[in-house]
Amino acid sequence: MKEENTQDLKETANVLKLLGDKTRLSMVNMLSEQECCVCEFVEIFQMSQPAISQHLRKLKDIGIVKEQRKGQWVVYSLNTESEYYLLIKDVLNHVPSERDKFTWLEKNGFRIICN
Amino acid sequence: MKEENTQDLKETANVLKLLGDKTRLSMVNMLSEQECCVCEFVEIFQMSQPAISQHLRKLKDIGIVKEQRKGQWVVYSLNTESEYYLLIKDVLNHVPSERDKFTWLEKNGFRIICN
DNA sequence: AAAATATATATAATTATATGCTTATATCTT
DNA sequence: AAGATATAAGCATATAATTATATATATTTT
Repeated sequence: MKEENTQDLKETANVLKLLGDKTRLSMVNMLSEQECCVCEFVEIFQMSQPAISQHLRKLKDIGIVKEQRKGQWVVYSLNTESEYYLLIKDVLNHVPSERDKFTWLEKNGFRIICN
Repeated sequence: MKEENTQDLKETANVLKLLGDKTRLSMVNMLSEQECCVCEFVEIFQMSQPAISQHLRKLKDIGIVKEQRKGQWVVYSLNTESEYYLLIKDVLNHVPSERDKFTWLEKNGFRIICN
């Protein structure tokens, strides 16, 4: 039945509020394709590193993404265990793919460093 | 393919920002069940009439809901023609039904006036 | 190996703007 | 004139960004 994957309304509103920022929505959309580290987001969004960190922190605090340190880098990925994962996947179905951002990173030599 | 129902990312973020408020998310959720007039929302959300009006205006401005005057009342409903309708339906699938709010309205005599 | 330096990320403080609500007032219909 | 709704103005809080600083890991130098 419908109720099965249902979440508390207030919490869902909070998730939607987080996704309701074009930078964060894009981050989550990218992470649904591939992991990504902070410095890569900085290049993509042309935004200060602290701004990126703060967006990621909000997404992490609510459990949407998780982080993993790899040497001096911190790699973020979608948390598929999140109670909001299904909601997020449904939302992302309505947003165009951003795979091209990763090819742009590679072309400009911003991707290599993280492997 | 996936891209068919895809929307511009920035616009989608705006829609999600609007849905990212518990009052508006609840309004849209209710409207997905039944039409509703302003005065009914006022009773449900225990909030001033202008506050309700302002929330509805935001939803109307972006085309998510539409209004229809019925005498001195203004009845709001989901705009099924909206380019965001499918997104909204998908989101609402993750939120519990609020049918009980309508039965509450009826029990307390707030529903009759609008028919 | 220890100390110094560089790189990546996080946090804190600050600021400008956006948001949501209230009260007051205007508009529209009966 | 009364009732329902909309708009305007004002205020308090939230949000997103910046700059400055702290922390953590990696690399270099001695």
